Amino acid sequence: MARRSDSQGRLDDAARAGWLYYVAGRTQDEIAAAMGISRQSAQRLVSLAVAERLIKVRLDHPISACLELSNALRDKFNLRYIDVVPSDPVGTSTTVGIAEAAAAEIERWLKKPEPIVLAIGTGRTLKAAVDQLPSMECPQHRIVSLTGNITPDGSAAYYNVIFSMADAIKARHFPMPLPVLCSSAEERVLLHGQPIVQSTLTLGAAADVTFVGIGELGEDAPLCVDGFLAPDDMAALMSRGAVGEICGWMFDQNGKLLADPINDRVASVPIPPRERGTVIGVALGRRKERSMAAALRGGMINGLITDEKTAEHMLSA
Amino acid sequence: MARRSDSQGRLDDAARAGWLYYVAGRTQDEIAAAMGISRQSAQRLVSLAVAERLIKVRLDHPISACLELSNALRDKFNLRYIDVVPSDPVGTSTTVGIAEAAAAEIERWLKKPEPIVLAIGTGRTLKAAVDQLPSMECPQHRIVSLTGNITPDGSAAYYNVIFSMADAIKARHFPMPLPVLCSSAEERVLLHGQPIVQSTLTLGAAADVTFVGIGELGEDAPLCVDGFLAPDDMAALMSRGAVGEICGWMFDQNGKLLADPINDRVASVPIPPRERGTVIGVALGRRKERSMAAALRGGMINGLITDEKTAEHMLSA
DNA sequence: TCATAAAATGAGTAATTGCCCATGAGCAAG
DNA sequence: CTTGCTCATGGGCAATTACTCATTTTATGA
Repeated sequence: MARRSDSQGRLDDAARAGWLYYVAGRTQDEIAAAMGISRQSAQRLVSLAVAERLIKVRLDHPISACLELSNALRDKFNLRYIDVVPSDPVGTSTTVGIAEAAAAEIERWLKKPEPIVLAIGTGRTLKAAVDQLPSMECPQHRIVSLTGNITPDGSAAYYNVIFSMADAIKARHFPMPLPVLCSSAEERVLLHGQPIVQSTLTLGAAADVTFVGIGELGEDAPLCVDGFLAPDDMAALMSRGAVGEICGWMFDQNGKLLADPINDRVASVPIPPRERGTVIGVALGRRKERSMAAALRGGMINGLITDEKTAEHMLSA
Repeated sequence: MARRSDSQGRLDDAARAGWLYYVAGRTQDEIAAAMGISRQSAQRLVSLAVAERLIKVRLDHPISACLELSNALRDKFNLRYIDVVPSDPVGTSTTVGIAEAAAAEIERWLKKPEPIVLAIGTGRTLKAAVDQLPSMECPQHRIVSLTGNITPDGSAAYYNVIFSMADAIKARHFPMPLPVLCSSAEERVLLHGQPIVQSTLTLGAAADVTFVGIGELGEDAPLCVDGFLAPDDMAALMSRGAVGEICGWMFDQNGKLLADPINDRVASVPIPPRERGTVIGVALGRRKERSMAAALRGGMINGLITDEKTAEHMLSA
């Protein structure tokens, strides 16, 4: 088949090889013969196709164990949406599975013909999810970021979900050019008064569906690791009853927003109302169980994507 | 996880195994250990998941559609070679894409160490293709032109593919110093009796691979534009059932050579036999669709390089 | 309870794939 | 022109996967 010398052509070849391998079911030997390259090169192209995420695999079957957990969780927490994926037995990497599941659900929403507002938070899990999204043309939708992407040092190095998403999804997108935490309540008032931020706030309140990560608290929590909160402040916050956060909004063990000065400094868009829209939490893992259970209990989220193991803990909690 | 003996449970296990294999990327050994079964059983479950189409693989790349079209066309018309390149979205039928693809395929043949005979027709598309060829030293091969390059007024202004090719490719080349059409069948006999033409005819019949354009008929067809055929003659020819031409050889809508006096006047080398060699048509565009479909249907060509849009029409034709 | 057929199993083996490494082409800097 | 660097290539080999076949297990009905 046609070979082109530039790197674009290499990706094309990778796509061809990947297609022949995974979709057409050819062996790498056959692919090599068909493309006029060595078997090793064919293998490299197939690897490249996987590495470049050209090949998307998904499982289309409700595994009964997961299904049972799903139903139980839906009833217990009155959820609008629930997806439980099988646990990785080894379970070292934290986003395997739910990233694909979250991507599939995001895609399902984006495929709707009628215009929607999709809000999204940040975090490693959501980043992994949007990286799974295929290219789509969705001019009818609007995508809004709930959380700022500016770190305390002024850079934009946080998990930059909205921009990664914009790479794949052709839709109007509204970033949040603020830090996660302001220095004071007064500063927040000032920042939120900016016209650009105003429109994002308005849009966020009208979100039809929202995808958020669920953050745990502690010294190795994302908020500390990424420098938004000093370890001392974190400890103090936890002693005042905070157990988790969603987009920076701190909540207690009952899943209620913490009545604490820190929440007056959170620059994020308020979590969209659950009465009208679906707010889907995407998280898994032992460390997040406590905050996830609280968020579910208090109705901070009314949708959940998690794995089997975590789902079991949510049920027994 | 516990194994279930009913077939539903078996499918569940298959789904689980398939998920672990394709999504989580674990080996079948690991899956076997995790599920408490033998590795053979794990392999069977993975196979089952694929066979039952529980695992959906998708290629997220523009050329995926091209590959599907390629396979469908290959099956439908029993092709030895097929390459479908992405359509130029703006594209009002240029040679963008297929010229490069044709050049790449020509190059692939020329890179073979064992001697081959490569035959080539003429036309704007092929001209664009050979212009893409890099310099190569191929003393082992022979290149033969199937079609004359002399216009009715005696000049050599037609798309001069063989000489352009000879500029780039160092190989023995055999031009066809005749017009496309003779004035009569008797003249053809006379011209074909010349020793130089004889050797070209012999070589053409032995071509291993052939690249030809596919010409449409009509007032603005190349044959008219370049003055080989008067508009009146063209109209008469079409009324007698001609729908297209390859190297001047007229064929009907079934892709069979037209039983018509004009084909006795065609000075070109007969199209090399398809039983032994590969005859690749290189063409695209709405105006050529009818003649392309006929040529494919009748087996005048057993290879095709075209674009996505045209390929779709070939399938639905 | 037993006979029978169908399905599942695991050993063995062939085929396929993944990966390391030496090699050489291509290319930029000196 | 030489040197040094990068990177694609293909050989070789180990790991992994697919398949075959004899045997065992399971389901079913009399």
